[in-house]
Amino acid sequence: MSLDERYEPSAVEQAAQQYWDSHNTFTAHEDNAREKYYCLAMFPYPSGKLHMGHVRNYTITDVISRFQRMQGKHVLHPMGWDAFGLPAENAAIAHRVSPAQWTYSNIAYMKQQLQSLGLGVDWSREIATCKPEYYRWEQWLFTRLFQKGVIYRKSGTVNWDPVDQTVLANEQVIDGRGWRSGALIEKREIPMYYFRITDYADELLSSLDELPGWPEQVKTMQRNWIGKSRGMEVTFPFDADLKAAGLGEGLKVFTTRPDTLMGATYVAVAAEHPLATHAALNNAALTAFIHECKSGSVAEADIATAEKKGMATGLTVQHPFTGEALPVWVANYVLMNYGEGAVMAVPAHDERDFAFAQQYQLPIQPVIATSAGNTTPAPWQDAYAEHGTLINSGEFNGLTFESAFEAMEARLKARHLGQSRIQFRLRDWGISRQRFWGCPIPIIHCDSCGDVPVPEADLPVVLPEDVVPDGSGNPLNKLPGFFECACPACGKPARRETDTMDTFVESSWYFARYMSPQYQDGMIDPAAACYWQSVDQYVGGVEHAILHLLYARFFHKLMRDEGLLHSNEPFQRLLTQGMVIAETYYREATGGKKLWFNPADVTVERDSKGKPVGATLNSDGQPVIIGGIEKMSKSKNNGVDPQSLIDQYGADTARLFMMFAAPPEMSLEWSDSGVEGASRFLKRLWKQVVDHLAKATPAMLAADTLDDHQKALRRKTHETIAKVTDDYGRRHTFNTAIAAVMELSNDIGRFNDDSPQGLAVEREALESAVLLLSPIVPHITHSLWAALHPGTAAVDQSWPVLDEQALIRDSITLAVQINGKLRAQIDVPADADKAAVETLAQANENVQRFTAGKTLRKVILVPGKLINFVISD
RNA sequence: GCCCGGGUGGCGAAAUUGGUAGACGCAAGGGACUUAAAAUCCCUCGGUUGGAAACGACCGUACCGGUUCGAUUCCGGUCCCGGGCACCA
Repeated sequence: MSLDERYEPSAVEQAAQQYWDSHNTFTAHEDNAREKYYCLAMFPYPSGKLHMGHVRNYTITDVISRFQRMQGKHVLHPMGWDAFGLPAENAAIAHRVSPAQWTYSNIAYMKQQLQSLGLGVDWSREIATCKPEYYRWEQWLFTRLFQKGVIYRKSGTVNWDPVDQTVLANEQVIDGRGWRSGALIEKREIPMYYFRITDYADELLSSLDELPGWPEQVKTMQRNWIGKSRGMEVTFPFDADLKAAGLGEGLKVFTTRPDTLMGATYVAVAAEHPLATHAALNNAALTAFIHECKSGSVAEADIATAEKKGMATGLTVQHPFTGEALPVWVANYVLMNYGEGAVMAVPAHDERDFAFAQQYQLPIQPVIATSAGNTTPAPWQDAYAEHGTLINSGEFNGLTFESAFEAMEARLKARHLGQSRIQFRLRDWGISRQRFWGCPIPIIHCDSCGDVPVPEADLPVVLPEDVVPDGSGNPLNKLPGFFECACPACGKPARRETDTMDTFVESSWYFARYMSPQYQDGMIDPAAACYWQSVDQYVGGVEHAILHLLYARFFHKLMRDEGLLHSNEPFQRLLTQGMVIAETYYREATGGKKLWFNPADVTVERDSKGKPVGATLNSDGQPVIIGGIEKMSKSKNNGVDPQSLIDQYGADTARLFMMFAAPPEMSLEWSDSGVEGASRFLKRLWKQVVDHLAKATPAMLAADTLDDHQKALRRKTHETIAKVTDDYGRRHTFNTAIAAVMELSNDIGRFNDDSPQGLAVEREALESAVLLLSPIVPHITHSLWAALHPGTAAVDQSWPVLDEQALIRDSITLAVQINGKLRAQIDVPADADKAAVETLAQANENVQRFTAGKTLRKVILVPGKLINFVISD
């Protein structure tokens, strides 16, 4: 195939994509004869159009997939759609179109966009989670887990919008108000279904150690999230009147610091705690305070940053050892669904209790000798929370944390007032959503039989696709055709559950469905599960480091325990891609609502140093407010559309630029400049191949006949192969791989040797450059390779092989330091020993100047790098 | 508030295990080619400073301190920015 003089991306890209399509290049089959490699990108939510984060994510997995393919692996690289979710309902409300229609048309558009990127994806395995073929297996698994007791029902707290009469997501609560109604949000208790993820807490924690291919950072976040701690359950006995009121024997709390028990000066309970409810019966002020605590969102960040408030109940409980009466307070920082919904407060040794005690003049009793002293004066110091020797604790004085723990436990046990316990921060996973566009929960409520799972033969429970939500509650509640049914157990009229599942459920097992996406007889084809096992490399945004990855790990274990999968962990290696972030711009509309403007529609004014001083909207020239840099998102309207980039420069330039701009794990602040450079490089490479082909036919390369100049280029070629192979395979730093090939290309450009061996060396360098770049820019390299080797395809080539012989050098350049400061550079023979290097270095004029009249203390030689003379006066 | 990251030229970044800070690219300036422009090619490009030049000196990786012959890298502290916090995905 001959090469056009000019590089025309659109023609080149079309030709390459047609070749791959017509050869089914990326279709994956189970093939036990070959080693498999399952490479997976976190699948996209079909929000409307591709954003830069998608381009980054799928280019990374494509580069890894193509690299592994050239290494001889049998690669699975699938793609699909995380298709249920809130934005579809919002679009439905805004545009009066059904969520299904909106979602399917987005999928169609985005699929065509993804295909224009030239991804080596097996599209025959495409899935969409909103299709009954997919979610029927989710419902099937749900019914099995429900029967097994892994799923159960209890009450949970949600954000309630009293005006729209609807449950709101945390995202829809802004400054404590509903985003549409503006109404003050209330917390409300409703029944929900829960997965017993806490039953797997220990394994989710311990098997993190089996994942050396995961970033330490992510494992740390997961460990902290699961939050295993050993502590003490302590009961503070009630007085007779409380016992008489039927509230039990005492107030149960959990503490990780039982050694400070003698310093407890009050106890605090959540607003929803039965003791608070009891105390409020004849106390209007307390009733009002409890009501106030129930306003605002349920988000932990809101609760934790809210002003700490409390009110005394007038009740007391007894200290378990001293019998002292401790006041009971209601506090907004105590959470009902955390531990026992009550805490013992030790202001001397807990920062939050300390602040609370200061605010309400509660006593502070130090009971630990800390490095900050034996008192706890304001302001708070971190040292107050240290472990130390017990003081002011009667019989426990002098004990350490560990011995106090044991002594306290023995004494509590003897009085039946407590015992040690392992506590997890992790809570069971509530999956009920009062929303339409999600997978229906396959449960039927029968007055006689209770909660009955839908029998397998009646699955799937199909979500109607022609419904348009209006923003007031779940439309399924208004569809008798959906919820009216007969009890599968007794046949009496019953009501179908109308809540749908958290969309995290679909994304917790899609990686397994890709193994056999069309399989009709079960969730996964056993043969496929056997071959593909688990994902070798998973790639996705770091924002999913906790929730999605934890839920997927949990589901993998659930499915393993159902006999569906045969490994312990779903993702062997994990690459967390940094976010693509961009500046945000907004104006405040009446009522404080923010209107966000896209960076493409805004002009930024800068001062002489390049710092932004203001910004105006292009359409009206009026100023907008610069809102700070944030992750590209629909809600902040700061996404940059990659389509214009692809249209203008082609997919290869877009891919190259994305990979070159930063290493994958780093967040990438978007800027338009730099794209030009990527495009320029591809044009230059194209021209180098054109020019090379116009010259005479190269001779067979005879490596041992080369002159120094030829040897140097050949060495550069093989140094580049070594570097790029390591960058792709181990480091995943595609930016430095590209830089290395650019250096090689620069050397080729400077190499001017049209002798037969010169051309042979140049040919090897060019072929290597083309293959090394092919995972990143597969289209242009497809054309270039076809021109260099007519009748063959770059995608089917094996990875370039390193020739160690080509790397050998005769002499090397060493840095010469004096007291660690660079003073000279010398060339030494590659095989010179330390003494020879020292002699050569000391002969250097600069070295003599700096060492004259000084005493040489030490010589440090780092072979191949530097020699350092340590001197003194 | 809590947990996890990040901060290096005008800009994106590199320096992989403690060993030559700024590779590679963008922008900018100068030059060649051109009637001109675009494109392309060549040169300069962290700061201060000495020198006619060749070539040097000092400072410099957010800030303060420490360990080391040597620190962008390790340790302690501070500031700023980003992500997550269980109903955005």
